[in-house]
Order: sequence, then structure tokens, then C-alpha cells
Amino acid sequence: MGTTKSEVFTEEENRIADLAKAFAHPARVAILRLLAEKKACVCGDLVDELPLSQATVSQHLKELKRIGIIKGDIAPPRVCYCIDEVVWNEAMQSFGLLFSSYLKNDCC
Amino acid sequence: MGTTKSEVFTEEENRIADLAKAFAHPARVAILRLLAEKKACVCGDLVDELPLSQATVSQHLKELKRIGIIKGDIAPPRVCYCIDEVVWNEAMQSFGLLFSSYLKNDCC
DNA sequence: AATTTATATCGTAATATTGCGATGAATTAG
DNA sequence: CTAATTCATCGCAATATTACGATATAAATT
Repeated sequence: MGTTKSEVFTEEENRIADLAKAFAHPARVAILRLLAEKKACVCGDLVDELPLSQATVSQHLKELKRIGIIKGDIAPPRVCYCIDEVVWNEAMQSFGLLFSSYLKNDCC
Repeated sequence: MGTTKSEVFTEEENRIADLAKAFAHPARVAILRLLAEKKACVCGDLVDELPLSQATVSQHLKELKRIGIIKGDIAPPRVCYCIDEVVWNEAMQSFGLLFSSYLKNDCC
């Protein structure tokens, strides 16, 4: 136990859950906002903007990369991060569909 | 450690992260979908639809209630769950704003 | 009053997440 | 070649999450 039983859910349910994870931590929300608004791009600048250690920020960036919603462009010794437009749009559409599937009718 | 440093982030960042948590597990995505499409409402029906134990489903429902995105109407011995329209709309708008804040220009 | 039904909660085990200091790797600057 | 810079990764500790059997609760039914 302690592990999500991914096998028993659909691909789509698992993907939406994963995309949601990108936004499920305030630090990652802050990072995505900075990247979306192009207020920062280089990893170091993100660290400066965030009240977390460099190691912790780097870990959140890694998780966002795993999900695919950001990508990193290496320009040694720096790395420039940015939103992956394709995945961003995928997330926008998936959540949009989900939100709009709500049929307001009287149950409770 | 192991705890999110909520104090150092804005109210809004924390709120968005919390709303995202509602969707950050495939079981909760499945529950919210069923409720959104009104294919289920009573807790027992949700348990029947989901490949998880009653205790686990109940725990996910509790988390969704904590976030506020669903509410439960007690009609003993049953409980009828449904989407909380206000919070659902709050989530829809928050994510909508966030997604549309992405300025596509050339950085990386 | 005893039983049944539906749901919540407890207790526990396993795994995941969060956070950070220290260290490593890769490149540029001197 | 030696630093200095930037970022990733390791290793660890603390806490959170996930899952479920067992049990508790609460009302309806018998």
C-alpha cells in the first residue's frame, strides 16, 4: 500500500491525474506562473524568485519535466526552462472538457 | 521536512494547489467525472463503480469534501454526494485564468 | 430489541513527497 | 590548468498519501 493503483484506472484518468499533479503544489504553481508569464526562465532566476532552496526548486522542475509540461534548454552553465506548448494545451483542453462536462441538474 | 511550506506561498497559490489536488489522483478524477455526469451520486454507487474498497473510496470522498469541490447530503443510512457548483466554478475559472496567462513567445 | 444497511473512522503498513545540505558534473573565465 | 558558476543528484529525515480490514455509528426494518 501507499501506492496508487494506476492499473485499475483508465489511461485518461491517470493522465489527467498526472497533469493535475503539476499544479498540486504551490511551488509548482508559482514556477508555472513565472514561466507562463515569462517573468523568469533560467533556473537560477526561478530560485531567486522562490522561497525554497536550489535543490528543492530543481526537484520540482524535474517533476514538471517528467510530466512534460515544461522543457529545459541547456545553455551551459545555465538551463533555460519554458512551458511545453503542446502539453500545456493538452492540459488546458483536458481540464476544459472535464469542467464543462458538469451538468447542473438536481440530484442533492 | 516532508511538509509543504505553505506559509511562504500566496493564498492563491495554495488554493490553486489544493484545487488541483482534487484532480491529482485517478480515483478522484473518476469520482468527479461520475458526479459531474450524474451517473452516480450515492456513495454506494460510487463504490460499485470504482475498483477500490469502500474504506478507500470514503477516504477520497473525505478529501474532496475538505477541498470543498463536493458536498454530501445525508439521507441515512445513505449519503448523496454531488459537485459543489460554486467551488467547481471557482476551480474552472482559476485554471482557466492560469492556462490563458501563457504568453507564447520565443524564449527557449 | 435485534438485525440490516450504508457509510465513516480507526489502525496499520507501505510507499510517496517535500525539503535541504552536501556533493558532483559540466562549462566558462581567468 | 585552476577557479568560479550553474545546475543536477545523492542521501537523509520528516511528513503525507494510499489502501484496506476491522470496527463503529446511525437510522430503518423486522
